[in-house]
Amino acid sequence: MAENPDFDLQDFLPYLLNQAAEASSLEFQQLYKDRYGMLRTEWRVLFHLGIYGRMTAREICDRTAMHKTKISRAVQKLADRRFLTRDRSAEDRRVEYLELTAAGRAAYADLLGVAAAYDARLMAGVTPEEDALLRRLLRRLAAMR
Amino acid sequence: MAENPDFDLQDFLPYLLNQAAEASSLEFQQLYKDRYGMLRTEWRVLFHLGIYGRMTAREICDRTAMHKTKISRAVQKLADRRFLTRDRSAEDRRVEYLELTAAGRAAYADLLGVAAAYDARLMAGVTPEEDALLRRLLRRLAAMR
DNA sequence: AGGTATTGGTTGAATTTGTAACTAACAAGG
DNA sequence: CCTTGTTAGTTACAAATTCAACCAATACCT
Repeated sequence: MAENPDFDLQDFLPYLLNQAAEASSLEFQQLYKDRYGMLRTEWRVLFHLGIYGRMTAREICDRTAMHKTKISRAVQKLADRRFLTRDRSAEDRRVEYLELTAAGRAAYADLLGVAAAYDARLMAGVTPEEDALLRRLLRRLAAMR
Repeated sequence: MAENPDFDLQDFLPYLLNQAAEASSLEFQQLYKDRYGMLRTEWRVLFHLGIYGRMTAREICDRTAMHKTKISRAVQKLADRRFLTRDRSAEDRRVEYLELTAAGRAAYADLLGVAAAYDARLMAGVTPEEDALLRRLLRRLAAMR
């Protein structure tokens, strides 16, 4: 039935990466959606603030390569739910420092464990060397933009 | 500044996979968007039909794990542009066989070369063994859904 | 045969995302 | 100061995606 057995779509990297990313993201998403009703973008902002501490929307933007409108909206929602506070800088009144509240930190701490466990589960049965290589290559691909 | 140096978000698999997938997909998308004004979903349908030959929307749905509405709309657009024909089955009048037209096959053939070249470029400088391992692990992750 | 469930596929409304234009604050040059 | 340019962040509008309901054809069950 295959008209072109030379090229396997299942092996084409952009496609394959998308399949893998979708599969893991959707499954993982379920975990934080169920607990906190969060969206992917919100989860990302939460984790950025949780891991790296107080920072501005622009910094998150640079690190994640997400569009600034997405971040703006995620920040709004997280602020509405009292997961973070916005603190306008005195030196430069355009910038706003974002910081997790106690509730935000609690959610982050909870989800941190969930994330680590999920990650470990994904790589169960893979040798540490293979695991390291996978992440190295993925980082390389991610940096190619 | 890091509050939690233990957990590196850049190394968290679902996140990392998304970054890599986004980076490569966006770049590659440019190539078929420029030439044929296609969307990601349309490109996928085109390639499925190009590689595997005549099949139904449901079969594409099963293979890609895309939502059926997405496929339905992509098929519509491709049909509008005369890239494929819809052929209702005589045995079961619910199903419709999709098949590329000459124009569709031409576009596919063109993009096939582009895709192969792009894939090779992504993996330039990676050893064949590493390349094979990467794809094997990605397939495993993609199959986890 | 007749009722109910299932399947292939489409459609419409609600969410979400992307694009572009915008405000407000600062910076630099004259 | 005053124009011009840039930057942080928001908002409005368009495009895309998701979700639910839907139609029509078939399968299943009694």
